[in-house]
Amino acid sequence: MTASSPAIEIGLNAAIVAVMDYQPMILCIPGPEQPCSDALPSGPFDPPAHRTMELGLRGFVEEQTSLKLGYIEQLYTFGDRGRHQSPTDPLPHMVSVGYLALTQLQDSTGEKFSGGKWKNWYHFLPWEDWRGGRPALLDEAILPALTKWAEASTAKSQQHNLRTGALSPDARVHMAFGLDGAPWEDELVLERYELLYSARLLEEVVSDGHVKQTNIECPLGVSMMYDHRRILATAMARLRSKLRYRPVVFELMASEFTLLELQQTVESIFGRAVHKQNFRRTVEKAKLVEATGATSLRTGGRPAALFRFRREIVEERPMLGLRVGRG
Amino acid sequence: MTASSPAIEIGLNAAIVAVMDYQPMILCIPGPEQPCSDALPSGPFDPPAHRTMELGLRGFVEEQTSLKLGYIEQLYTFGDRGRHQSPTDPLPHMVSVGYLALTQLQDSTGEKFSGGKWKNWYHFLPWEDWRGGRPALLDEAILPALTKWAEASTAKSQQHNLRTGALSPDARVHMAFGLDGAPWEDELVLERYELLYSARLLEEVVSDGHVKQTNIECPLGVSMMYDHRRILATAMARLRSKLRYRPVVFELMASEFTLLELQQTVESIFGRAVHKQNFRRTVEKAKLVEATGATSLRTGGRPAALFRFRREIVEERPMLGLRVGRG
DNA sequence: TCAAAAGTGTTATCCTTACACCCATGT
DNA sequence: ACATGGGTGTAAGGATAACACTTTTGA
Repeated sequence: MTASSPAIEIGLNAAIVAVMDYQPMILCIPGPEQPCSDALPSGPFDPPAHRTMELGLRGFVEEQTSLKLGYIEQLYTFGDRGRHQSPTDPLPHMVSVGYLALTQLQDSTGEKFSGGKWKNWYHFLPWEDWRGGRPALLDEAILPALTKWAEASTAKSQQHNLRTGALSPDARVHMAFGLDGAPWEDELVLERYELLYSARLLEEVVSDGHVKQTNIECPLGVSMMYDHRRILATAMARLRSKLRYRPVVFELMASEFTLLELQQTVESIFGRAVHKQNFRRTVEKAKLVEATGATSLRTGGRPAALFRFRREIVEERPMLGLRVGRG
Repeated sequence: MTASSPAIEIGLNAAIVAVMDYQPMILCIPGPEQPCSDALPSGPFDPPAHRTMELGLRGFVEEQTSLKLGYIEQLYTFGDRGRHQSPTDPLPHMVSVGYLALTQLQDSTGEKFSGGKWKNWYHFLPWEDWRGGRPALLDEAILPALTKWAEASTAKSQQHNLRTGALSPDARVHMAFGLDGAPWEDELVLERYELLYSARLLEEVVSDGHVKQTNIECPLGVSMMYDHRRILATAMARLRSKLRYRPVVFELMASEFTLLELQQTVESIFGRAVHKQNFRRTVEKAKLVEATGATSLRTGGRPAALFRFRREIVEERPMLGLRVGRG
């Protein structure tokens, strides 16, 4: 039916998220050729052996990390993984399919359940964590360099963007980084990453183990193998947006939890503080949880009532999430 | 780095949407082997020739339909297109990447701009159109057969679903079709399609041109080639959900339009009526549009003020959509 | 006794929803 | 005159955001 195609390999990549000590953690394995760099668990899609891509992913994640995945969701398929390869690279073309997986870790004993290491995802994208206020990195390093690039880049391609509907680099920076009164939107993780990448402000490890030079001195976050940091950015964006309309936080929680634990988990994902009373009221009024009757002394202070997720809510109101307020 | 992989082809498929006479239309081309069946414009991803998958898609859509695409968005990658193939099928494994594209047609002269035919998307998924009230098809044909299947199917696999967190078929039907007081969620297009497919209530045209037998007499909507109806369902779901938080309707509108035209376009996408006054107020208060000063007599009745999209809003508030109210 | 965290109460404001009614054009 | 659609006003109810305050534990 179609002409003969070149050899294409499909790589499946998993951004596996768990929350430990109120930090969103991502499971990393050592990069294949460069031990100092992190990579996401990944492997090739092998159609005869794997009935679907998701089953293939589950398979080798269990192999590589001895971790059993629950919730899995496909993120995006990147056809230009080669953008990180050097032009002379003779490898077959690789298409990356990214997945988001959520899991709970019983205690802080996560290490022994996995063949990899759990790392705070804000190590890789530090400008996304606003829990301690606006990150200084933004005004000190990112925005000066980025706006300079955007202005130059916009000036160069001015006539092209007039009728295509595409935004200029300048406008995209304004939108993604909340300049000039526009709000900081926590869901625009990928847009911010892509802008920083386009501006060559990120160092990414290419396939032969070399590091691409960047335009600024201090590196912006820790880099990952291939396009894995881009997949991580996609995963963060998707998870932040999904929490707003589907009750998926509970995939990250133990079966019983206090409301503060739930709140801090949500805060860690969104990278910003939420209002305590309003959060509690929203959660309870939406009937997302029910009290178990027991209390917990884990957190210090007055004992907190323990709650569990009401799974029935998914049938009753599938599109119900955690209103967190966007601006 | 990895073991040798089998031959995989990547098929790029476009669900190209335009609105004509207040009907959401999808661009179809004749199926390759079976002229009576519709297919989406599609072609293989050819890495050396196409720098990215999106560029590849734009390329052969222009070839096949002589249509220039504006807004494009990747939807999902299906690894099991082969689920429609007969087991003895010797074709290489095909992975389908689905795309959503939005375009405007100047008048109703759309035919001559394209090499295909525009068809109302509710021809393929008729139970999704609630503009004329609840579709009779639901209670007459779909729900009796589907609930019967779900109950039987749930009974069979009862113990399996207890701790996996996955919903039972019965619960999934309740959620997706709004049973027992749960609301009908217009975004769950894909879930509904998948349930109908699992229950074998849909006929789909397999690769050799044969039609799979279904369990009921009257067919549920018109089928498409391969997994193209699944891609269409994905496109509908994504578009409905995206309209709620991004101003993408305007990709479907002419440069100037009346508020009623905008409203009817939105209604056609969501498949349901919206409240006139509240819609207008929302749109104007959000500053999504600005009056041009001119008026239109197109619609009959009192002349309507013409508006245009305020593109600046994307920079100011990127996450702003059309509150349409879910239940 | 103090710090830390749980939990309650109240208020002002905004947004949603709904209803009623008037205006300008073509037939 | 009347049908059709355009456009305005207003009031009720609910959701949201913000504030102050009390309660119960461990140290």
